[in-house]
Amino acid sequence: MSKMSDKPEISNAEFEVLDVLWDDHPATSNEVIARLNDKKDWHEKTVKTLLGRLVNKEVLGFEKQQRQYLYYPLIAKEDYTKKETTSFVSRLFKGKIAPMVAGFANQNSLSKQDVDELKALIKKWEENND
Amino acid sequence: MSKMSDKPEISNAEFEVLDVLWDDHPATSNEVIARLNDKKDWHEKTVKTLLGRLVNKEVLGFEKQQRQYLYYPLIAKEDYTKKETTSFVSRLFKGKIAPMVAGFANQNSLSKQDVDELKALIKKWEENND
DNA sequence: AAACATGGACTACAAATGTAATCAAAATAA
DNA sequence: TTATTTTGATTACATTTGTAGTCCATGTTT
Repeated sequence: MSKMSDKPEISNAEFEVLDVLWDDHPATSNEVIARLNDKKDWHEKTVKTLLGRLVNKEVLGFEKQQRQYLYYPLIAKEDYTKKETTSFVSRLFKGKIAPMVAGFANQNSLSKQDVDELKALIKKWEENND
Repeated sequence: MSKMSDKPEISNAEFEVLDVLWDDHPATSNEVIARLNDKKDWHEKTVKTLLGRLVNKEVLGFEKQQRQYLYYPLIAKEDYTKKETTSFVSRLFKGKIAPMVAGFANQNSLSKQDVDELKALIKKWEENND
């Protein structure tokens, strides 16, 4: 009886670390620390703690490279974002995507490119559901 | 020097409580507890703690009704969802809405109504940006 | 009036989180 | 080889969160 699918539950700080690894991996802790330095003002030790926690949560894996580790994500960003999006939309918008887009558009400005991309999506949908 | 805009930071459990008040308010703690009973299996005391925390965070206000309080939201759901959406999209999708919709559509199924609503949004956008 | 019930305030407490510091083993420098 | 540095592992600690329990003042029942 494996415990199957122990929902990771990634914290905000952990997410930042995971995100730089999604950008490019594998990477040593120092590479991660260096890349995070641009956006975050975190102590080296803090980043290492977060790396360790992510390994514990089985969100990251690693290979030993001599004495250092080369970390890499165990879950795909696509999968993660899809799940998060679904739960976000269901919590805040009763699962309806349009109101969420409406709210977003109303708060930010939609670029022509955004609109074009949305139209392309719709077109594709309509082709599949004629 | 007022500390201006102390980002509320509403937890998940707190959100559930706030949400029933957005649905209908003002309401006494007992009404909130009763309405939450449908979805959540929380002890009365738990809900009261959450109400108190939300008052502390200045997310809820109240008026004394004899000995009970009548709680009501101090922030609009619209405002909250817009902010959350913006930050969600920027964290997970570099601020681009289309990829988020694409991921959603790919994970869930878009209904004809969803698509119609999206088309309406786009039409409106195009009218304003001919 | 006396006893009891009720509602918010305060207290409790473990787990998660943000944010590091310390320790020990291994690699490197002197 | 011995001292020093580096790296992950372990430990630390305040705050937030989930989840209630206890206290006290006020309202209600007998």
